[in-house]
Amino acid sequence: MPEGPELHLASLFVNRMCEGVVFSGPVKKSEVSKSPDVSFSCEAYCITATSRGKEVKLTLTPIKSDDAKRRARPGQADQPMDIVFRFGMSGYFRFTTEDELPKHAHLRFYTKEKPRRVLSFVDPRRFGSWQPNGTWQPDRGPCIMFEYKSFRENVLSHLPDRAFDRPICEVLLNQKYFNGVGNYLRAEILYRLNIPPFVPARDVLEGLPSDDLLVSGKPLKNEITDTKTPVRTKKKGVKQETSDLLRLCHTVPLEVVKLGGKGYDPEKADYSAFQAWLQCYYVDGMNSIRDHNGRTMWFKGDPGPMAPKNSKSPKAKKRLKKEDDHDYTAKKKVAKGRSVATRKTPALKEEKVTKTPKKEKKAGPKEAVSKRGKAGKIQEINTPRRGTRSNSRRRKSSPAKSAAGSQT
DNA sequence: CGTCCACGTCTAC
DNA sequence: TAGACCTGGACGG
Repeated sequence: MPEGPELHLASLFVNRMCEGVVFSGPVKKSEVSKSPDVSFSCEAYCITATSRGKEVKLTLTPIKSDDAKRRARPGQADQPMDIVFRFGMSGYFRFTTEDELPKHAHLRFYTKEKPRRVLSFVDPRRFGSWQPNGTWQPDRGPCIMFEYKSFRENVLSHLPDRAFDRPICEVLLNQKYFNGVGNYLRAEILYRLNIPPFVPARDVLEGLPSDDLLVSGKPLKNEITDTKTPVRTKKKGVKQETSDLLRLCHTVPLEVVKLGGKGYDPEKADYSAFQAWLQCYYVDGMNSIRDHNGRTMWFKGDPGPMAPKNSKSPKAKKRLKKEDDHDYTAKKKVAKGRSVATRKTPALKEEKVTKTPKKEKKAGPKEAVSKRGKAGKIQEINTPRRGTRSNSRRRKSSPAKSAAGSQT
């Protein structure tokens, strides 16, 4: 769940659930967490949240009472404390009763009332982290959703940076410039403009105006919202004044915030809405290959000139999946089924690269014990394959629907 | 039961 | 440019 939209929804969730709620006592950390202890304890305090890109900041504010000011006891906070969170791959907040504490609740804030309730930072994989007395990470750029103007200027004023030598799909994950974009957003954003993912980033960014009028108000013509003109765009040399890449880095995530899944609350999250929203990521029929950092890039059509020449699309076999988790809005993927080509790559699959001299490296001997990092490689270039009835299975909840078709 | 995969950083060779 | 860091769900056998 955690890309910019989910982090923002998490902050809205905290503000909504904790409004008017009084917390008390120490902040508790789980035994297994390696993040810092939060030495904050107070008889009465409230909690508010804000987000910026892929970070959420909680502010614990002591509630002053005549009693408290009178004798400031040691160990009792009287000053506010900020805690900045990063969610890793699986972080989220929950607000439950004490006896319904979720598994993997690594940082907990208890309410003052009797049957206590608990605001928890839950993170099964523990890739997330927090910093007491923290500030927004200095190397991260402006938020793509709520600091659009400076985000845009930051990118366009640094195009000479070698970082932009890389393929656009990889640069989109660089948080120094695209704070809030994650793996599903980069796929959805590039798909909307039909930009091949492995094209040099600078090539697609240079020439864009540093000032987007959208900021000042009226959205000009937006491809999707335009009711009259069909989506064409491609074809015809009509350059058309549709949204450019940087604007989509702002508007696409805001669409997810708008879906908001019922304002959050993992319990009743409605994934089908998010799934129906996805047009490319994990959608059956789309192509996927691993980028230079081993992350799966989903796209349609041509991968572009800088596509990794050897690596391929991840494991042909298991695609499917389900949709997993909770998430504030919703998340996950899997769209409707359709097996595209049907051809499933017969042999191949498991074996490794037949030749490929250089690399063999480990593996050779005993093989890699447990973890095996990268997996097999297989060569062969992109192009689908995996299809196989993807969704065919998808048991579990969600059957359905998916809704109304349409999409797109 | 074992393998593969996951919405993300970090840091070490 | 590779691992490391983790848990758990979907699948395959």
